[in-house]
This record gives sequence, C-alpha cells and structure tokens, in this order.
Amino acid sequence: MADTRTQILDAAERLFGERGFHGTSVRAITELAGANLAAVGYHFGSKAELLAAVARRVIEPINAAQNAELDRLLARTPDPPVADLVAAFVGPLFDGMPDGDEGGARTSRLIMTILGDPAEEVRAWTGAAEDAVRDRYVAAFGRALPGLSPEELGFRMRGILAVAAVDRAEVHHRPVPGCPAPVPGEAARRWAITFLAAAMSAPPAGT
Amino acid sequence: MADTRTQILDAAERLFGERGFHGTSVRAITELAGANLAAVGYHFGSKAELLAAVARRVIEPINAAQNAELDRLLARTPDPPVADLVAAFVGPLFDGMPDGDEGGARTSRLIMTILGDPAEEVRAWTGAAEDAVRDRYVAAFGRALPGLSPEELGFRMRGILAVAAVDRAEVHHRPVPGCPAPVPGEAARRWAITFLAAAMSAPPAGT
DNA sequence: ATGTAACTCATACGTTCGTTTGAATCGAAC
DNA sequence: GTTCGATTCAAACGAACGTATGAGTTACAT
Repeated sequence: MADTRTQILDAAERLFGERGFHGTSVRAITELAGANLAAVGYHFGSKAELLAAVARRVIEPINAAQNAELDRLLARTPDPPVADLVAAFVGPLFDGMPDGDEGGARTSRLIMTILGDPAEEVRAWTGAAEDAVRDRYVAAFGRALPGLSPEELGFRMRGILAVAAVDRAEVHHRPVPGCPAPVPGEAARRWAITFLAAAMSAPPAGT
Repeated sequence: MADTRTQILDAAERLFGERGFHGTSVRAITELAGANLAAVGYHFGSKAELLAAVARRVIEPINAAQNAELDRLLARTPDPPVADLVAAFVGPLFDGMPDGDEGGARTSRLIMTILGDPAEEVRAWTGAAEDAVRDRYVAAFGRALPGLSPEELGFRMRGILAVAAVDRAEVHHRPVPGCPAPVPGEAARRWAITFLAAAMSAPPAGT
C-alpha cells in the first residue's frame, strides 16, 4: 500500500477529472484515499495546492515525452514535416500517464477539466516548462508552415490541444449525443493524428 | 430594464460560463442580476433548472441556424462539398447568441463549461433537437466522405465541436501560454473553417 | 375601492464546505 | 526505555452554500 500522500494524489486526480475542481470536496478525496480529512492540509496545505500537485504530476511526463519526441525528430532533420510534428506533439497526449491510468482517459479528463475551468486557482500552476515545450513546437511548425501568421499558428496549436483533450476526456463520459461514442486506444490516436495533420497542413486563411 | 427572469438568465449565463456550475453561487447570480436571492427559486425552481434554462436559450438559436444553413445547402445540391458543410455547421457556433453576447465568447465559454463539466445535472437537458441536427450533419458528411467509418466520422464531428468550443471559450480567458492569444471575431471564424475543412477532408485513417 | 394574482423581499433553516487544532500514535535513534 | 520528529486522528470552527417561508408590494380587472 502506497503512502498516504500518493493515495491522496491518486484519489484527487480521479475525482478532479470526474467532477471538476469545485465539484470535488476534500472529504470525498480523503474518503476515497482511505485517509483522514486533515491529511490534505498536512501534506499539501490546501485544496488548491493539492490540485497544483496533481496537475504537475500529470503534465510533467507528457511534457517530457513531447520534448523527447521533438528531439528525436530534429536529430533526423532540422525541418521535420508537419505530419511528424503533429504525431510527436499529439502522441504523448494520448499516452497519458505511464501507469494506472484507464487508457489515458483519467488524465485527459483532468486536462479537460483544467482547460474548461476558468478559476484562477486551477490555472495558476502552469509553469515555464510547458511554455518552453510549446514554444519549441510553435517554432518548428512555423518553419514547416511558412506563410502562416503567428496568430493563425497559435489558433491551430490550440486546435490540436482541443481535439486531443476533448476526445480523450469523453472516452468514458459519452456526451455529444447524436454521434457514435468515442473509441479508446490506438484507433483514436491514429484518427487524431490524421485529422490534425490535415488540419495543420491547410493553406493559411489569412487575416 | 428587462424583467427579473431575463436578467437572471443573463447573469447566470455569464457566471456559469466564467466560473462553471459548481463555481457559481445562486447569490452571485442574483446579485449580478440585481434581483433577490429567492427569485431563482421562484422563477426557475432550482439552480440546476436555471442552468437548463440558460443552456436551452443558448443552444436553441445555434441549432436553428445550423439547421437553416444545412437546408440552404441541400436546396442547392443534394451532396454539398465538405467545406460548405463545415462552414454551415461551424458558422453558427461562432455567431453565438444574436444579441448582447461579447462576440459569442460568453456563449462558447458556457458550451465549454458544459462540455467539460461531468456533472449529470449539467448534461441532463440535452434534448432531441440537438441530436436531430447532429444526425443530419452526420448523414451529410457521411455522403461527402465515403470510406469513412461511422466511428471515425463521429470522432471528427467531436473534433469540430472541440475546436470551436475551446477556441471561442478562450477568447477572453487567455490560457495555453506559449501560444499567441486567441483572436476575436471574423478572423477566428475563417481560421476555424479552413482548419476544420482540411481536417474533415483528410483520407480515412481506418480502424 | 377592493380583490386577486404575480411578484419581490428579508430572513432563516439545515447542510456542507475548507481549514484548523491539539491530542494520540508511530518508528527509529540514542 | 526514552526521546523526538513525523504522521494520523477525531473534533470543531466559521463561512458559504441551496432552498424554503411568509409577509409585503405591485399592477390590474372588476
């Protein structure tokens, strides 16, 4: 049995992802973790700091993988094609956490919750590491897509995140009625890369 | 000055969009609306039913516009090209509510909140109307994109919603650091249509 | 003017929230 | 076996929550 701190992180990750930040009570987290109510205050200081810890733990391996994939690409050629850049960026989002995640769905639901939750406390933890990774990809996409304004490139980068996060978040949620339910695993990953590579390769729409 | 019921709907739409369902208190809504705390109970019954009313008011004009655009397209040709279908589906999402919406951002933030909020009460109102519209577009896209499995088509439909909702939701939020900030108005609409038309037109990735 | 229905209001109820407290418990070092 | 830092615990705090109540106010038909 893992230590209390880790079990609280696990429980919080699951519940924040399933019910959002405001929708999850500290009591629900500690109950699921089999820990005492006060353990959150002791180990993390506050509910908001617990969310920051959860978010860090989720995002760090994704960032590391995105960086590694880009390194691998750039080692081969200084100007990788768009499709490879998309795969390198999107792949880690579909891998999610290395272990214990239900096919990455928990992770993505959490990312979706964070993306969707406007509260400052939910967003405050975003650090320099994420920015650095994103900057590297923006630069690489910019070279692969000359003629695209920085603003439109930014729009497309956000589009990538949106598709990946929303789709994965819904794997176990089943919203958007009227469409067939999302598909877990390898198929969705390949669909996303195909979908987004074509999207990124579109000619500039201009201002 | 509009009647109390409308002012509560306006305030609730803004606050639900900005802070989510659980993050918005009935007191905050009535205060912003300049109404009494009990007015929500009197006019809507409960906070959850207020959300349902807000969601209906937001989504109905979007659905109607999507239906009308598709009618217009089908009147011209029985099998419209993908780009036209994308424009017809995405356009109304960028138009948002006809009046008083800050360029549609309020609306989309609300949609994003709903998409991202896993609570059953947030999702319960989705009705037959939305399903019908989506079914019509799924059918039209299916004819325009033969060889695409229903599952992959469902994936792409969700991709459209994700891009539109996330982008618009962030117009006034400024998340995703490392990318230039989102752009309001006409540019984003054209970028989205270009981006998504290329994405939808991609060859099938297969199972 | 008077009755009536629609509405607004101040106030209170019971619950749940995040956080804090101080005592109890544990494990290893000495 | 005692000391001590680290951790866990039950209990309680005040604040904020959604909702309910009943009196008060308005507008209008009669």
